[in-house]
This record gives sequence, structure tokens and C-alpha cells, in this order.
Amino acid sequence: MASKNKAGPAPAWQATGAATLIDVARVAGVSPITVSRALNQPELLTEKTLAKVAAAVLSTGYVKNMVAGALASNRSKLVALLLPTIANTIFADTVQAATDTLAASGYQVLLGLSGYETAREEALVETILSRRPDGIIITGTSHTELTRQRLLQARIPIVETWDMTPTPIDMLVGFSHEAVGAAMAAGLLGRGYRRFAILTLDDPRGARRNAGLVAALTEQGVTVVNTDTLPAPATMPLGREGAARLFAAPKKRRPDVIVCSSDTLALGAMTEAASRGLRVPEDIAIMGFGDLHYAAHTVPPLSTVSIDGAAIGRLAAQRLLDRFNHVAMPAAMRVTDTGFQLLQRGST
Amino acid sequence: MASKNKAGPAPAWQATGAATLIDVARVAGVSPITVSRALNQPELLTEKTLAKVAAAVLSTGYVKNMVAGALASNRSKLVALLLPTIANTIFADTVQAATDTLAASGYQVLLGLSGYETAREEALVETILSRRPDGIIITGTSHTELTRQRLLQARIPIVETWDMTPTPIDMLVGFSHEAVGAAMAAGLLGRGYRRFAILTLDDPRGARRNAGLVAALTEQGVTVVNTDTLPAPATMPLGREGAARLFAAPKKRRPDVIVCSSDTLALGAMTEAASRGLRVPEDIAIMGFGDLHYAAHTVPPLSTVSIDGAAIGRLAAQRLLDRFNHVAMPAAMRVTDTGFQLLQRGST
DNA sequence: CTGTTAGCGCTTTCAA
DNA sequence: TTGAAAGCGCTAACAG
Repeated sequence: MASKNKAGPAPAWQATGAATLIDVARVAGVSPITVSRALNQPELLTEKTLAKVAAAVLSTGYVKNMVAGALASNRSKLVALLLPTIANTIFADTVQAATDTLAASGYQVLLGLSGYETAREEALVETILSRRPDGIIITGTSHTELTRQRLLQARIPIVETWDMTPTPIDMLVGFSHEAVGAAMAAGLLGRGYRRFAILTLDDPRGARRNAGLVAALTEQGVTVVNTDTLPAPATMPLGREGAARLFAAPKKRRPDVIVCSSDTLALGAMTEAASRGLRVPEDIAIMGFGDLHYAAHTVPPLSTVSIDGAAIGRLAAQRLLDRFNHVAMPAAMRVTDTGFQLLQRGST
Repeated sequence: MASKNKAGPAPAWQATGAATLIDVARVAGVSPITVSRALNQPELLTEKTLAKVAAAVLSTGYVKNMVAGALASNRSKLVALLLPTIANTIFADTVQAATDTLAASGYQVLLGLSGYETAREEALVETILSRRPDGIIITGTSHTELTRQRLLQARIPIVETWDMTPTPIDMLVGFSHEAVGAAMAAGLLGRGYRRFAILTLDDPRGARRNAGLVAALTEQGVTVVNTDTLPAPATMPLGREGAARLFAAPKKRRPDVIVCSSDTLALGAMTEAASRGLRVPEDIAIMGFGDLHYAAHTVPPLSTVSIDGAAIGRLAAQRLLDRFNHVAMPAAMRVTDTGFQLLQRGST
């Protein structure tokens, strides 16, 4: 071994900036593969060897390079999380829970925000797949044919979320939006409302909730008197304007209840009602969706459908982890219905 | 070239599942590097060559492997985004804006949620750095010494956000929390309040806002009559309980205004006030922080400090992109104060 | 405008 | 329990 005294020149890794596994190996006096094992499967090595490596890691300031590791091992320890948007929405809890669950097992999250157009999702999926994630959590079940194909060809576990379908790509954690619509219909009909208006975003899942609502109403001989479809994203002013239009409609199209596709729109509608001196729910009832944390604290408290977003994130992540670890998964577990809760509060 | 007729066996890439650049090159009848160029620098190639490659990409179903690309080029096209949390918070807009801005330039976001403990941040930073991101956007300016060191050693552009300091690690986009506190003091003193209580989370930035508030009050000879520090995360029930304690305090510690470290806590405090028949702001004034989208729609509308989270995200991302593209950056631009707005609404 | 050569930093596979 | 050789899929650097 070359003498390495105080007078010697700075070692290579110090000059270059980034120490590699090889630098660590050299300093520790072992082979590179031993360093790799010390970091990834320490149980295979002697205490003594581990100590040598640990010291070398410290003295070199070595930081693992997972890019090289991923290429060599064909496992990236990366999970892609695809959502329409994260701003002002119900998905935040899902992201938090999924990230936490995955992090606990050493996986990191690659975030993809796809907007609400399937075309953008298509492009995003291609980019994301180029990172070779070990698994994917994707929002919704309606994707373009190309997206489905690519996802399938990637041959990695996929979890679709926040929706329900009999034909998932792979696994699924969510709930039925049609069922949500039907539950709203039942709850509101039960309270005596008969003149329904819908204030909705231009969003596929919202559309399916509306379809479920309309179907259940039709079954009872009740028809929707008015529908206003708004461009995403949901904002309160948007909800307020939409409600204003509904209130201004000719008398025979004026509702006694407004079903909104999100709490945010609903809160806007409540504001508009208040500004017109309309009492909620006596003059006009209002229902939201999402159970954002303020929903119970509006005046009157907002009726809404509560979704456990954190549970969805946690379960979706867990399904992936189980697959990674080759845990046996009965066919029934590939689809998990997390359900929802219809909360009738003061506004209906 | 070997004859490749209809009768021939399926090509290798079809058997293996994933086509590589080499497979594409073979099919296109060009060299691998030409395929690489066709994908990354098409302007260097002939229309004709591009067409051949495009056809081969299609027929092989090739999906770029950015893991290998990152290793070879030492550029990952990945930006790490580190936040305390994403659930129920003001950071959502920042994430959305940063992600959008970066995506437009072909960068993807690696999400890291660090919690509010610097120790967890430390571990997270190490993991994140092992992915060799091209840049980092990190929340806050108070990190452990080890974190700072590692960040510095990574020799990549760093943007700290949502805070202000004279000594950033590299670049900074944010605002001064001390200034926020001072502005709150000025605004509230101006409305005649003299008995201040603080309802705050155990969070470093909140603490600095409080410090700014207290300093400004002290200057005017006003002291804080009571402070209640709550464990993160902020929830409305937590705010409500905190407010209840403040209201139940002995008379001489009872406030005429409660300054909350977040809108969520403030909304809880308003609920507690209402439940006790206290009028806001006549009996008790309340101020929040964050300007969550419901703040203007509470009853009465919540006074708060508005932060443009989207601007922070967009600017932070832009600073990184400028660095990546070697855009000249005057020293002054390394620190950007995005400011804030004190909104006195009905609750004060 | 296109190709050749070499190698990024790690892990797999086999061998000792 | 440790090591040697080979190679993951791509791109930098240079050549033509």
C-alpha cells in the first residue's frame, strides 16, 4: 500500500468531489462488492469488516448512488404517484399517507401531476416510466388506451385509486362514484328535496357521481331541474357564480337543493345564498363532496361525502410493498373498496 | 443484413419485454448514438434518419431509460422538493407551481416530506441526495449543520423557500416571518387591541413570527398576556381546545385578540368563540396565517396573512432552471423576497 | 451528419 | 465470508 502520510496529496475522491464505492473500498482495504454488501446486506459480513467500511464511509463522506444501483440491479426503489392536481384538493392526505408508508420501507416518491386531461396523463406516464419506477399509484380508472398499454408493458405493479371498476389494470384501492351519487340521492330524497340542481366540475369522476345521482333520482321519478358544468379547478368564486346562475334561472328551473361536485364549490354556493338572504337549508339546501377539513365548520355545517384519503394512500402503498416483497395476494385483495360516508349536516 | 421475414422468430426485444436503445438502433439500421441523438438532440440529424429512428421506436415500443441516461451523463433531470408535510397545508400551491414549472422544461419532481423535525430532514436529505437530483428546493432555512454540509457537498443548485435569512445555503425565495409578526402587531395595535394571546404550533417559522410580533409589541409597551403552544399538525379541534384554555384563563390573562399561527387553528378558535356566545371581533378578535382558500368565507371573514405559495414555487423552480441553463444571475437575485399581505377582515 | 470507443458506479453471478 | 469479472443502458469525447 502506498504510504499515505500527512504530507501526501489529497486523495482523488476529495478532489473530484464525489466519492464512489471504489474510493470507499480502497480506504477500507476491501473490495467494492464488500462495501456494497456492507451497505445493503450487512448481515452477510463480519462485524469487523462492517466497522472498517463504516469508518471509510465516514472519512470519505460517501453518499450512495442509487442511480448506478438502480441501473445495475434493475430496481429503482422509486414509486410514481400520479394525480390530477395537488393544489387545494382532497388528494393531499393520500399523498401524505402514501409517501409515509413507502418511506418507511425505503421507497421514494416520484410525483406526477397530470391535470384533468387524459392526453396530458398519457405524456406524463411515458416520462414517468422512463425513470423505471418499481411501482405506480395512479388516480382514476379512465385512461387512454395507449396509457393502459404502456402501463401494462412496464410489467410493474400498478394501483389505481380514488375510483372503482370491475376491470382494473392491476390493483385498485378506491370507491364507487356511482354509489356516492346514489347515496346522495337517497339521503336528499329522504329529507324531502325534489328539485335538484347540479353544480359540477368538468371532471370524469364528478360526472360519474352525477350519473349515479341522476339514475337514482330517475328511479324515483324525480328529475334534475338544472345542471351547471364549470371548468376545473374548483374555486369558491366559481361556485358562487355557478350558484348565482342557478338562482337566477326561470322559476320552473329553480332548485330546492344544489348538489356540488366539491366542497369548495359548495362553500361558494353557500356564500352566494347568504348574499341573497336565502336561508340554508330552508330556502336552498346544499351538499358538497370531499369533506375538506373546514366542511364541519362552515355556517351552517356543510353536508358532504367523506372520503378517507389517507386510508387510500396507505393501502395503495401497502399493496405495492406487498408485491415488491412477493407477499401472496388473493385475487379479492387486488380490489379494495374503501367506501365513503354520507354526512348530512346543517346545510341539508 | 439477416433476412427478417414473416416466418422468423420474434425479435429479442419482444421476448425480453423491454427494448433498449441498441434494439432500436438495430431495427433502424443506425448506430446507438444516433438513436440517442434522435431522442435528445434531433436538430443534429437528417429528417431521413429521424424518420427511420422514429419508426423503429414505434415498432419496438421503446421507452427511454433515464436511469441509464442519468448515470452516463451525470444529469438526472430530477429536482427534489422537500417539505414538512403536504396534508392540509399551505404548501400545496407551492408544490403545484414548482412541479408545473419544472415539467415544462422536462424536469421531474422527487417528493420528500420531512415532518417538522430537523433530524428527520437530515435522514431524508441523505436519501434524496443518493438519487443525484440536479437541484433541490427545500422548505425553510434552519437545518442541522450536517444537512447544510451535505447539501453544500452535493454541489448542485439549492433553493431554500418559505423563509428569509441573510445567510442562505445558495438561493432563497421566501419572506420574513419576523416581518409578518411585526405587521400583525402594527395592524392589530392600530385597531386598538392591547391584550394579545398567541395560539401557536410548535414550528420554527411560527416561532419566528411570534418573536416578530412580541418584539413589535414590546416596543409599544404592550405585553402578551398568554401563549399556548400546540403540537403539530394543526387541526381545528386543536385550535378550538387551545382557544378554550385561553378563554378559561384567569381574568387578568384573558385576551382581546388571539393571534393564531395558522388559519386552521384560527378557525377552531372562532368555533370555540361562537360556542361560548362570544362575538368576533367585538368580544374577541382573531387572526390567522396562510390565507387558506376558505379564510375569506368564514363567518366573520378571517383576518390573516396571505402568502403567494404558487409564486414561491414558480420562482424557486425558475431559479433552478436558470442555473441549469447557466443563465447569468446577479448576486441580488439569489435572494427573492416574495413578501406577504396582511388582510384585516371581519374577524379583527 | 454519423460512428467508435470507453466508461458512468453499481450489482449480479460465479468462484474461492 | 469475501472477491473477480462482467455488464446494466446510456452518453461524452473524439474521429471521420
